[in-house]
Amino acid sequence: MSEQKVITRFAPSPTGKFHVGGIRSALYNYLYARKHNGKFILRCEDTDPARSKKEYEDYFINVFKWLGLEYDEFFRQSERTEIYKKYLHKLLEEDKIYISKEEIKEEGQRSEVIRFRNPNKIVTFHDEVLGDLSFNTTELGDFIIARDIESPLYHFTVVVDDFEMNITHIIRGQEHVSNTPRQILIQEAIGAPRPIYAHGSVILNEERAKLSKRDPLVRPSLEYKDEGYLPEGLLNFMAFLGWNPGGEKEIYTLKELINAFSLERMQKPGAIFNPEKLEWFNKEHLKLLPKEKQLEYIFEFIPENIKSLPNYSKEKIENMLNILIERITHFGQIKENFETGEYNFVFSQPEYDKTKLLYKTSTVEQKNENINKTISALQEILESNFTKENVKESLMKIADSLPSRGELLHPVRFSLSGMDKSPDPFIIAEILGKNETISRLQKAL
RNA sequence: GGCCCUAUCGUCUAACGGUUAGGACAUCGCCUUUUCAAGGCGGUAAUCAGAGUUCGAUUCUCUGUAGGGUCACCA
Repeated sequence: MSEQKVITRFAPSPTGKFHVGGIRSALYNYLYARKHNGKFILRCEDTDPARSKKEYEDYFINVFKWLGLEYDEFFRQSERTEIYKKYLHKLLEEDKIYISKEEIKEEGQRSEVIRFRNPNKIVTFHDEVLGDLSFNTTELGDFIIARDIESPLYHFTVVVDDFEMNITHIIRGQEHVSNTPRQILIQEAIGAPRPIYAHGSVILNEERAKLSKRDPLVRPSLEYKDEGYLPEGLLNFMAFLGWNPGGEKEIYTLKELINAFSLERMQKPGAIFNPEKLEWFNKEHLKLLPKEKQLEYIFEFIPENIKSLPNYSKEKIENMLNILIERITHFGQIKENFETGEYNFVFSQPEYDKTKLLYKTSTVEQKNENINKTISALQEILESNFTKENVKESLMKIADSLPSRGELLHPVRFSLSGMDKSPDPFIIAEILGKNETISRLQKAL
């Protein structure tokens, strides 16, 4: 007998901007489906007209687009009322559910709702990560499954849809374990097979409480896009929150994650969302990007006022690639770094305090002598060969003959950047080019 | 509070009865081509507690403790 085709789903409700915590469940379902050549379904759970908004649906669709998590089918529960109605009627006929007269306790309540006739039994089910679980459903009472025949509620629509869509595996957070028994009761009532459950760890904030939309720690997913995080970085980080492949490799591409993913290695204890580790994951992936791609991101984040500077050029930025990349963990920091003025020296001759040109105890004469030596050495280098390697080679020759390399290196660096802290003089020289470099050195004399 | 789940460095985790308890992030120190960054090397740091079972428990059992989840005419 051939294996049943794996079908997983992710079912967000469009009641707010989809926040990062939710990405993990989506990812696990996606990974599992892809790994088993199955199907991954995205289902919009918008049965609550009061809270559901189309803009939020668009929002999570954009998140999926950005992350590159492709889904094979898309459903909207608000368009499926006829299907739910059919099941509701059938269950009504079978007397498994009933219309119940209600006492109105709160505003907005209805005098009639549809309740599930609870068989009051012990429901036992197996969970791929938690093991065997057992619940007494008596305490649930005859829970409400629909407001009326046209307005089914969450537990009912989930079960009907999972059945109709032939969902084989339900991978979700442990906050859903207590929902599972009542969903199983409904499954049994409509004659649906039981899917395989895998309840992963809950994602926690720094206070060890479940991550909520209000946590400043996590933000709507697209903010990460706007801040220049990479899908690869975010996905890699999320995958490792509550799951790991074993072994010591940590940087995985999406393809590698698909390959490595397994339910057995999902974690039981809650996992704290650690933004610092996200930064690290993102940086690792950012380093892996091809140069062209890195530049594309960088150009996106360079502030407009920098781009309109007279001496701004794409070539300069291309030359700056290395120093730009090594100082960031996500591309949004490019913007910040330019805004602090850190790179102003690239575009114009810096103003600086002349006394800072002197290295420790050296005199003005020594400084001038060293700079003069530097200028003549640099003039030997052809403009087309003016690379950091060549500059370094020629400067180090002189620097090594001095009592301290700093005697030369410091004034050179400082005259080029005018800053206490900056990249090394060789790379700056390369970025500036031969003419500008020599001109700044002459100015320092 | 009822029901349920969980428990290894600060954090994410490895170990599926026998390891000097491993890795990564963070942190600290050192090195390098002055500074910054990056990089390299190294250090600090954990089995919640108490009983069992066993020749031997991080690992199995029980109890305690501590965390967490969930208890809607939301999803």
